[in-house]
Amino acid sequence: MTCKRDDSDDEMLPKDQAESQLINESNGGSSGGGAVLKKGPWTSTEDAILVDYVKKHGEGNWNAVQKHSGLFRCGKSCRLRWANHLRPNLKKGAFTAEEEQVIIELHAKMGNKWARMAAHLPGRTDNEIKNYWNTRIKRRQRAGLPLYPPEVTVQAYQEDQLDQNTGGVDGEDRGQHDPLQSNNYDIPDVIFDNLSANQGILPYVPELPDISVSNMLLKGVGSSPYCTLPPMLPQQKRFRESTDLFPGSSGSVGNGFCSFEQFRDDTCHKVARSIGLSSPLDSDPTTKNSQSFGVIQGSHSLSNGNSSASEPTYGALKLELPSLQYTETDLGSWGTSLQRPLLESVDAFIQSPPPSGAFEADCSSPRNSGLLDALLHESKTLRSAKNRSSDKSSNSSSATPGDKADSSTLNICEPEWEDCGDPISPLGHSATSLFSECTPISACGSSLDEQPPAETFTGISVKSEPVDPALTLDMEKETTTRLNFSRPDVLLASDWLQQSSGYIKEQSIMSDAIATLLGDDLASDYKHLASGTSISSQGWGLNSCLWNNMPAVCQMSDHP
DNA sequence: AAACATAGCAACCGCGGGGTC
DNA sequence: CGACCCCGCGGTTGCTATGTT
Repeated sequence: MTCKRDDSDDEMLPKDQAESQLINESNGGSSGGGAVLKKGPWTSTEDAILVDYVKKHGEGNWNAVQKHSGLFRCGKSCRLRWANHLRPNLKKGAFTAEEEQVIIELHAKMGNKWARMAAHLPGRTDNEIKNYWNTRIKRRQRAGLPLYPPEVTVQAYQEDQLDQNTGGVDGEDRGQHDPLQSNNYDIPDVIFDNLSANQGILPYVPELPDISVSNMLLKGVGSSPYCTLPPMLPQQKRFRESTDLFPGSSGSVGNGFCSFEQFRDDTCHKVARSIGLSSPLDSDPTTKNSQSFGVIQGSHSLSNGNSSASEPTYGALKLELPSLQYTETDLGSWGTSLQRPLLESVDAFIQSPPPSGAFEADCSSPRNSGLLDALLHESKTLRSAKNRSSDKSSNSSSATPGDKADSSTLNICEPEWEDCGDPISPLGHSATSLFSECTPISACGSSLDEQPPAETFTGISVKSEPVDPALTLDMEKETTTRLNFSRPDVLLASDWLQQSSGYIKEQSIMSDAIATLLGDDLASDYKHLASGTSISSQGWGLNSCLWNNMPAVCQMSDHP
């Protein structure tokens, strides 16, 4: 092993390359037998050596590179270098608009599966895509924009539904079904068609979102995975960005929010009632308490340009999240229509927050880890096994594999759950999309993703049918239905849901699944909550808890 | 012009899956 | 069946370039 040094390259190195030449001890230096491996930036000489090696020996067996080429790099490093920079046919340079669109679409569908995404983008590497996405996230986070354009979310969800419905993939298979691995996965040609349709339409007065906002306002704080708060931006900068978001003029911003104020007094109220919720504006002190929680969760609204005296408090609550979890933009979207008066209670809340466990638990929620995914999958499996063994058909009309009803109901809930296993999946961001409509933002970004959400979910507008008096004959079921509707995801899915008249059953299934997951004690808590009226105001919170981490359920169950 | 902040990128690290012995 | 190794993936870190004050 010649102790090769790339002196010739040093001249090409950044000024600190000398430091990069630091030869660090490699922990994986099995092949070198104590050989010291180089870390840091690659030199052109190293590149050449690696390229040469790969030409001769092909890819793979990276640990052998060091042995055979004299390159003092660990196999990992070689592989990475090759894959990300030296591999032929690599596309360099900025992503094209098409690529960006594809990435957004893919990410909406599969989350942080960079390698898989890269497979759909010839010449692009996972690392590149990852970096792009992280950058994009930050950008949008700063801008207070939702992570996805609503259409993307809907599109992704629709495709999911289509995949299931047409593919006949039942719940069991679904767990292993990877839409992207199926041949019929197509990236929609038209995703952003509507993006500009509504551009400039302000004030934005979506109906549905506020339903969920109501729930948000009413839910307990501990339930939120979205406890990430807007990044602490210097006031000036935030203002600047805010104004950037409203290219028209600052006045338009004001108008937009003005109407939101009206909206909250009006539509929100009605909507909340229509779905059996107490209005967030009801001056019930206890409710208000919850509201303050909701504000926390939705506090991102402020980053949309709605400044508030509460802003500084964000710092106090600023929490670190793994890179991709923040649906902070979602958060912001959700909170877009939050009431300013409530913000005051944010401060109160912040000063006396709930037990730290609440936040910690949620902030470290496995949302990003797919744990919920796993749990739900397990639940599903358990349920399935249970059904098989006891042939109990309490909530399904038949037990055929195709069991349209059952599988569809499951599909309605599960696809998004599965997808939600990913931090930023269609349903994980359905709320984003939904509430992004609340965001009176007329984006001025140049790239597609900077465009404001434009299309309203007219189809979703307060699908109150489920809580139509006709359904009140079964209060418990109705309550669970409310529970269901308290989930923005479900609201998003209501387009489909409304066609399937399976609301109650779905909730029943959901309930069962949860019961299975929680075990008897927690399940009884859950059911108790779910059957009580209080759940209508906490349904989302509870669901959210379940969504994000089970322990939080306990906490919620203690909620008055 | 300097100091500081931020964005973007490249590389590293830790972990887990799969294969082999 | 378990230990070991290789490989790949996703998350994180560190550095540089660029923008802002």
